Amino acid sequence: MTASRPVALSKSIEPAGPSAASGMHRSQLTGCHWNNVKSVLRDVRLRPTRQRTALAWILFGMGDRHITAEMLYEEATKAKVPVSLATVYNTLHQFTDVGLLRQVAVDGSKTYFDTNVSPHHHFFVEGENELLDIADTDMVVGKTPVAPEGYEIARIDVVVRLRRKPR
Amino acid sequence: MTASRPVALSKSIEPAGPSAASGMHRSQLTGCHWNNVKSVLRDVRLRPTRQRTALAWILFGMGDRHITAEMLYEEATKAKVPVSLATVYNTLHQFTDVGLLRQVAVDGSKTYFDTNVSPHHHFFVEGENELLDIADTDMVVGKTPVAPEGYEIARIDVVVRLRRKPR
DNA sequence: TTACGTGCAAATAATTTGCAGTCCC
DNA sequence: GGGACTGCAAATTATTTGCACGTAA
Repeated sequence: MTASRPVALSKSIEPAGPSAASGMHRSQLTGCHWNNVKSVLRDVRLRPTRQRTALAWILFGMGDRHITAEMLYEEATKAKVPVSLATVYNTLHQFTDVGLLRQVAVDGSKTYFDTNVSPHHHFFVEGENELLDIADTDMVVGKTPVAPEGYEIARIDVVVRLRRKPR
Repeated sequence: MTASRPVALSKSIEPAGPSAASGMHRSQLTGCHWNNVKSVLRDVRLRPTRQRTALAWILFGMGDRHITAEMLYEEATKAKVPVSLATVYNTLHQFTDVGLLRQVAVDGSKTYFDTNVSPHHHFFVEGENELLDIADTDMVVGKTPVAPEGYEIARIDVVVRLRRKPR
């Protein structure tokens, strides 16, 4: 369930996250619940603080997501999680450093973070700033180039730019 | 002759461009010389002003290039072409709009412009902020995904991220 | 307690914009 | 001459940083 139609992901998500840092309901988790969030954080050596835990919950609590710092900040705020934008940025980078997130480079000025860290590519809807996963079975890179002397390939990113069909 | 080894392109280029807007020497042009620059500009309905012509000369006067606004501004300045950074940005976007340039999305915060507008992909050297062309014969996208309902594929961009090989 | 986290505000960085003055056709 | 083009400075947008205070272990 990676590829889908271009819907505003951010809007389709009701911030049913944790109310503050204690409300431990579990609506539509992807297999991990509240306590797991904390243990995951401990596993990567990040202290499970109130905001970190809450942000992790929002990020990983419901399927794959593509999110910007600003979006995450708004969601956290709506979910009544007190957190500052600076902390959101810090947290996103910390999560990226430990491999929980992946930074996606599209062309906009904004940086997107993808909760799906397994190899896959993206659709990008121009104008709408909408990112969508492409199922890896739908996109196959046939021939890959040889890395220049002294370098090795770290990753291959494919962005399929979409445009709204005329008429 | 698109793919090559990671060399600092910007450094390997001696700003042998036009001294002011009159010096019409032609060192290593790619087929078009000073007068052609002007007619190309006219073709795309852009008035061949001093700075526009000079910037076009720098951009297209010597093979394929990957350049940022800042880089172009510095080159122009070094080449004694009086131009402001704002004008460089404007010009780059105007050129992109008429199809003379292509904007390349890598991950950095900076925007790169590619003078090679034909379909091809890129190597991106992390850390060095170095962009390199990949010959289209070296990179083949096997299977392309179907665009979601109501959308069509505008372009497919592939970025092969390189990392300096350890040891 | 005590180092690690967090919030806030100020600092950067890249890019855009408003507007008065300049230059091509 | 007149509208397109430029330059400069100020405004925006996205992100980072410095530092006093808060909090998990």
